Amino acid sequence: MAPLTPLADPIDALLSAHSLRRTAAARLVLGWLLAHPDTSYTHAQLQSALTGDSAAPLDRVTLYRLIDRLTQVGLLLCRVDAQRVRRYQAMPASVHAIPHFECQSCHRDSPLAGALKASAQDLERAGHTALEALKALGYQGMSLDFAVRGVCADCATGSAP
Amino acid sequence: MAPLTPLADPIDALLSAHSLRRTAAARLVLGWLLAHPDTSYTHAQLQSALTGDSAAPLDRVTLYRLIDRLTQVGLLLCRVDAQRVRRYQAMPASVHAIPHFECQSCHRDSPLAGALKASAQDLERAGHTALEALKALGYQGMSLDFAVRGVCADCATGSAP
DNA sequence: TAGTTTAACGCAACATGGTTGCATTTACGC
DNA sequence: GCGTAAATGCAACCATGTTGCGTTAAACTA
Repeated sequence: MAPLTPLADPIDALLSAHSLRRTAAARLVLGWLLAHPDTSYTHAQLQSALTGDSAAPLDRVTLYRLIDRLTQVGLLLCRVDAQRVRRYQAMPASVHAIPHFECQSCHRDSPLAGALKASAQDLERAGHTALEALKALGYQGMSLDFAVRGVCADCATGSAP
Repeated sequence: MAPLTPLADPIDALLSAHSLRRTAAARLVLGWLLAHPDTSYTHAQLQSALTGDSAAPLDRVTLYRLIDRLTQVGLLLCRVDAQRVRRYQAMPASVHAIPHFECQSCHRDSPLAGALKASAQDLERAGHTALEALKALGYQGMSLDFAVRGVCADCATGSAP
């Protein structure tokens, strides 16, 4: 049966919740990034990934402006990697406020879990203490970034180049 | 009295200790950055700062290659800021292995001290535990980055734009 | 100290990632 | 359906950084 409202699609819902028009490009990009939530992609990666299976080639500048918009409303997280290129990722619920690992090869990131969970919790606690103390000193607009960066075991063994 | 050896100058000593030639440009750049150890500078900032008081204008490309060399031998630390531009800084003894604050306005950074020292030490301990655990899992080439980023009290109040 | 070697320099041209201006199209509210 | 503002697509532009190559000058050797 046909959906009663166009917002039945969660992606469309997100777009209009942020006052963005539900265009083909927006659905495509946001859909792709939401389907790959743990990895960040560059503009170039997105363009080739999305034009690969689509007939409409998706203009360079349009894509730039689209990801800008999505980032501005908070749907995407934007970061700059060591090669000075911006990487975009569906905004994670919390991964980036808490200690996490970032693979410099596959650009996947993951919270410190398992045996590392205990130290991660320690980190989080200590981090927030520090942050509050700085706020009290007049510091502004702060964000915590606790990352362990390196090459994950998969990439290191070549099982996932 | 004249120095017995040209290496009497600590900057010259550093340069030749790393097999770099003691040229005017190298002395100038390394000297400047060593004199401002807590702040990072972009290529553009370095060029204007250094050509301001010098007669020799210091070629753009030469400066790029020089800071590359200095970074490669470990005399400088290089980072990419939120605007995607590289920032260079005299290699700190430890600041970047330990929890620190980075001001996004003046680009000065400082270890968490004073009232924050206790949480900083907790952070450091927890971070190293996590790092060791990941190493044991096959992760490679890792570095810890625990930074609180924001605008420092000086910049926030406009007393040091 | 002169001669030799090679790192460092300086210029021009190029590359990449990203931005701006503007005319055209299209999603959305009525 | 209709008007309007948002989004698109194209061309030109900009900033940061890189490459190639001939020239200069540190640093080593005799």
